[in-house]
Amino acid sequence: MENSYYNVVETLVLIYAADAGKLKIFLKKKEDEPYKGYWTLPSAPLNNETTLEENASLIYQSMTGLNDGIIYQSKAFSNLDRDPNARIIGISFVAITDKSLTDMKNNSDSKAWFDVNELPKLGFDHENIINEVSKEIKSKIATNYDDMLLSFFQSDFTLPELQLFYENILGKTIDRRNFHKKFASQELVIDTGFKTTKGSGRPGTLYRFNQDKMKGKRI
Amino acid sequence: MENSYYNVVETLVLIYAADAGKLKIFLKKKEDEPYKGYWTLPSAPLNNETTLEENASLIYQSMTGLNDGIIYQSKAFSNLDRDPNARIIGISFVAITDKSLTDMKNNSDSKAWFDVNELPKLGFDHENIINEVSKEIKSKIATNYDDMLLSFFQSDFTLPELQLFYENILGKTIDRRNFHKKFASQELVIDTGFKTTKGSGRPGTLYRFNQDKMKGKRI
DNA sequence: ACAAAAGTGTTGCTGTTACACCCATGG
DNA sequence: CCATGGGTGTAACAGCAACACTTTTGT
Repeated sequence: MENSYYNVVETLVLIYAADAGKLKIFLKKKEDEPYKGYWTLPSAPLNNETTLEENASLIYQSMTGLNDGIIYQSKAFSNLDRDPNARIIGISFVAITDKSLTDMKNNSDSKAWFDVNELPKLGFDHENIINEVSKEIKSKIATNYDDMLLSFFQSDFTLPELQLFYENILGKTIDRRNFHKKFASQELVIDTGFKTTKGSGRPGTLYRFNQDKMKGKRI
Repeated sequence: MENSYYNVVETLVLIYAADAGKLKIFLKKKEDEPYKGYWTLPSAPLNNETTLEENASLIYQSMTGLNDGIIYQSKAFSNLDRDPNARIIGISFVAITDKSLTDMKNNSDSKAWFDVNELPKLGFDHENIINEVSKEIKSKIATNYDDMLLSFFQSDFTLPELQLFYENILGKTIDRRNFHKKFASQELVIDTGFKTTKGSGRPGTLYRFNQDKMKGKRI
């Protein structure tokens, strides 16, 4: 610490999922000071013998119990006052999963999913990090099919569900017929033959993505 | 250094410019061991009292003598063997400028621009870094008008020049009439009234970008 | 006059938008 | 039978791709 060229680096993982059309993020409640009782992003300091990617994967797995889900690097945050006690450089990673796959049994009071538009009280600069990275994610979803959609929708889904997700991301309503046309006529989705059962109203057709056709497609 | 949670962090700056349709990057020759005589990216270690962005700006300014040029963060590299002597985390930044604006007078033998497709012998993992970040840049250019084009083409340019740049990025030829139509008919470029003088063949019309119309446009 | 490079229009195709009614289920 | 939500077609329009000849300059 005497040598000013040694820095503490932490990995932060932003775990996202789509839920009922909303973009949600996984947070944990901090149980010690500073920021006790505030919500924070899952994170861990980086030691000299681990890569950032390895560290991020470990965090992701310990939080969700999953191995899947794309993980990619996002921004680094290096403001001097990120942490009240020390200068810590934060490097953020994005993991995208399907909320229904995560093991929510160990979802005690100290772990939960939040709508990115309705965040709780957050510690450190995590609100800022979430907002910056979420903006980036939304922009990616809005401009590319990408691998991301495949990670968000690993379970079967209905087109209205998918449409709702897009409407939230884009901040505007979409015509149902045109939306259907885009996905169904281009064969980007495959009819599973099943229907939703729950809820009032006519049941929706369950689809899954046609992965081959999705590759490299732009919206 | 005893404490394994202290890391050395360096900022690397990838300075790009368009030159005769090619995507070029600015490199410097290393004058001491290790990798003496190899080319490397401009870089500097990060101390405890500087942000990554500040560090990147300082490097950019000291290399080009410019204040302008967009600088944004790109990937972090954390493989354990990046540097033969120590574990150093590298965080890369992209700066885009107009080659004709940089002060090439101090472009001694130890500083030069290279075509990203014809890189010299590079030290450390810098070839890998350049390839990864260049791929990202190319993809951004291919999909968005973005601020990037404005930074690449700050001086007046002809449409054939711009077209050549796109052809190199996209790796395919583009029809001249269609290219002209896209930019001229949408008023994305403004005729300056001047013509190129040099070279054989008919002189080209010099344009500049219509910044208002470019905002948020997709290609 | 010839070589080199730039300028310019039309047509068909493809994707996008706008728009309204009927159908299947639960209560 | 009513409320809720899902499914479906057509027509106008805009953007994109394919296509070749003429003009301006330097040598």
